Amino acid sequence: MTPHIRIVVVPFTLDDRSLLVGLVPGMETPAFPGGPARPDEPLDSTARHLVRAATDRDEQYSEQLYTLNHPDRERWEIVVSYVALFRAGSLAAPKPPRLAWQDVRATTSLADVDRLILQYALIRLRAKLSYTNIAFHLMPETFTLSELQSAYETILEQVLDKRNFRRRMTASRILVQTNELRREGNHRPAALYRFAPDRDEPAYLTPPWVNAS
Amino acid sequence: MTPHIRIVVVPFTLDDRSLLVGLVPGMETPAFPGGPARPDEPLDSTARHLVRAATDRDEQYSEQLYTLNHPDRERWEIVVSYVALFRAGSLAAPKPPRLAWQDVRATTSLADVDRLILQYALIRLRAKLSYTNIAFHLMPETFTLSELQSAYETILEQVLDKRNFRRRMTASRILVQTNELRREGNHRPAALYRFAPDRDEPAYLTPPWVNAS
DNA sequence: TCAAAAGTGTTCCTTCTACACCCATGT
DNA sequence: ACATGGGTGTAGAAGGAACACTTTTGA
Repeated sequence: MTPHIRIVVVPFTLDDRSLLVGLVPGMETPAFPGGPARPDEPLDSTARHLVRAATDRDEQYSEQLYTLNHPDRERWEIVVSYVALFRAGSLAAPKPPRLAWQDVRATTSLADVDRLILQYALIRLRAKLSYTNIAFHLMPETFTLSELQSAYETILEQVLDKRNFRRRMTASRILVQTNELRREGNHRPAALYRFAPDRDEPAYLTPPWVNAS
Repeated sequence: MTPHIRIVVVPFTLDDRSLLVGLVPGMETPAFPGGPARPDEPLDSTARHLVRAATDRDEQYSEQLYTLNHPDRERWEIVVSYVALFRAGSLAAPKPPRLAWQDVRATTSLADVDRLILQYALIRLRAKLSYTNIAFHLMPETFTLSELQSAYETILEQVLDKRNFRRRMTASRILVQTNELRREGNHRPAALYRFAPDRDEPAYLTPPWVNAS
């Protein structure tokens, strides 16, 4: 019996106040995008290519989650799972075989393995919010502090204190303030910020190789 | 071309003031214990069995590290790496095909993949020391606080403040003091502690399934 | 002038850090 | 009595949590 290596990617993005996952509509049950590993390519690259093919957009960030054995349907499958993050906005590319994005709180009937992987992906995502800058990969190029706070609140499913949040963010020195303002609605305009790409997240619990073959 | 799934386990243990890794002596270069995945068994179990076979001892703890593609020697190999922790003491079981333990600071000529994996294993182990109780899996049943501190110092390769360390440990409520003392050497005997197995480490960044198939 | 979101400081409490001496024992 | 590691407290700094009002704008 020979194994099939299947790479599965859980695509996340934010929309308004929802955390969305991307699913391939599929036959019976929708499933996360994925495909076979290729002998000549690092798994991380294959994961990127697969998710790119499914979305027509470059993801901002991806990382490996976990690998599990999955003897399914007379077929020996090894599933290597990944998380991919996409910037908020500009999601839809409605050509037929593309992704359907849906709220994580209302994911309908996934296969067992996909549910497991989604569960773990959420744990990791939430945990990493607290000690990395991973949230920035879900934000558009420029954003207001309120939008950023809303992103944190959406993912963590809890409200945060405005002043403490802003202090924490500005203290971390990974924000740079552009000198544009966003004026919309009948209220004071908000300052726009950008992610300082140099001060990126620590290597904390991330492999040192980053795509060794 | 069909892939071969190889599970590789990095076995760690402590001895005196060294962090040791277990290597299979092997032909040209020594290598970490490992073997093929089995279709009918969760990868985590296979990893446990493999390391058990190589050491004749039960490991105290193991967790998956990372999976990488490794097209080597005309053979397509997917390497799923694990870390396993062994209690200090009672290492040697000198039957021929067993492990040779050596100091991590002086590991000789490993294969590229093994070096990579070892590097990452060390990063993970050190990181987890700070926010989990993983160190206890490297300790014998009962131990003194000085021994525990020495374990932390050995792994982190830095000295820690005695009073702060003891405060931190007792505050964490995962130590229970036995009412035995260890009397050795010409100095005051030390209190022996035991790990409180209930208050085990948080699920923090560890998959929720724990050995789903 | 009103509604709506942006923006801003202080106090308290907990946690981390640095640091030095006495205690119990064996020889 | 002395050498050896075991054991203990405190003060200052830093970081996190709680909390309410003023500002700027569009309608």
